Amino acid sequence: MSEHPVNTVLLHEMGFRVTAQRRTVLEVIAASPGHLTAEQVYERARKVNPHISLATVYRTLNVLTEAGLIKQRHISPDHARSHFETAEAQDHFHFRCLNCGRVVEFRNDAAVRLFVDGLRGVPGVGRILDICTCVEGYCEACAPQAATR
Amino acid sequence: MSEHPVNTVLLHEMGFRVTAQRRTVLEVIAASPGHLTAEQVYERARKVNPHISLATVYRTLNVLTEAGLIKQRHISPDHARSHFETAEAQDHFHFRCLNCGRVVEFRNDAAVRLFVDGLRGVPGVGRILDICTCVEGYCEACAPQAATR
DNA sequence: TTCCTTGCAAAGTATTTGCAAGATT
DNA sequence: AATCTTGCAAATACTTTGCAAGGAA
Repeated sequence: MSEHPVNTVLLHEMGFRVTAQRRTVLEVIAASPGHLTAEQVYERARKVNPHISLATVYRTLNVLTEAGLIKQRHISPDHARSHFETAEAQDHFHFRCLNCGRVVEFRNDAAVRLFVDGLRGVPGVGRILDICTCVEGYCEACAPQAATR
Repeated sequence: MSEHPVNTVLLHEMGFRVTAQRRTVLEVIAASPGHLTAEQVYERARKVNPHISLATVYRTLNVLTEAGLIKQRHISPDHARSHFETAEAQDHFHFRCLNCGRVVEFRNDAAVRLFVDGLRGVPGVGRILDICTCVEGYCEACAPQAATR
């Protein structure tokens, strides 16, 4: 994992100190496709640096989010817990089946563009940084049974 | 508030028992424009029926959501806590300023339609029941300062 | 040397649950 | 009468925080 050089320059430029823990957390997220929960980041980070604590992971996730190096996501299956991914990750959305919990990822750049364009006309809206869309319903397998309910 | 007759028939038809507490919670939500947190529902409900408990409010919110009488929302300002509104409420979305916390509500039916249409082509997706979109960025007032950061 | 960051444990917030008593069908 | 609901308090899940020790600048 240490073969993945991560961008700590930005962190430094923003006045944050570059510590081993912060580097590790950033490495873990950069090396993982998709998104991780704080707990998952913690599990993977402690394999690299066993002395990292969960509290530090949480604090680091907040710092990295502030610095714009990672993005915090709220994915439909469980809104209670946050998920994190690199800021460079391409936008994707989640459809979740209310019956079986299955999650399908999808993209829809045209709709996003329409959303963003529409927002430009809304008074009070300045710069748009992130859009999070969660769709809920029934998957193909569950839709038939769900209809009876 | 009791002048608002609420639809308990659906509840009954689905095999749920119609209790004073459930009627109260439904009335509270139906009488409130916008969305309420569980805590807010609790506060308003106990003014009507002082013996209702917070646990019952939570259980009732889940029942009513299952029954399709209300909708659960996860709104950007605090994803940690759920918000509820009547199922009839028209879809609207939230833009939140990351700097000052200001929230702007907006609608974009065309974009939603495009989203839904796009989802029809995605394998695994059956019936779509709900879409929740949260947008984050900087409001007009905060955008200039934020640019320097 | 200054002051930011960490680890630990404790606290906080939102929500769920076990169980006995009570209400609905 | 049978079964679902409620209230209470305790439990759970995720995240934050106070404080003293440690580390980056």
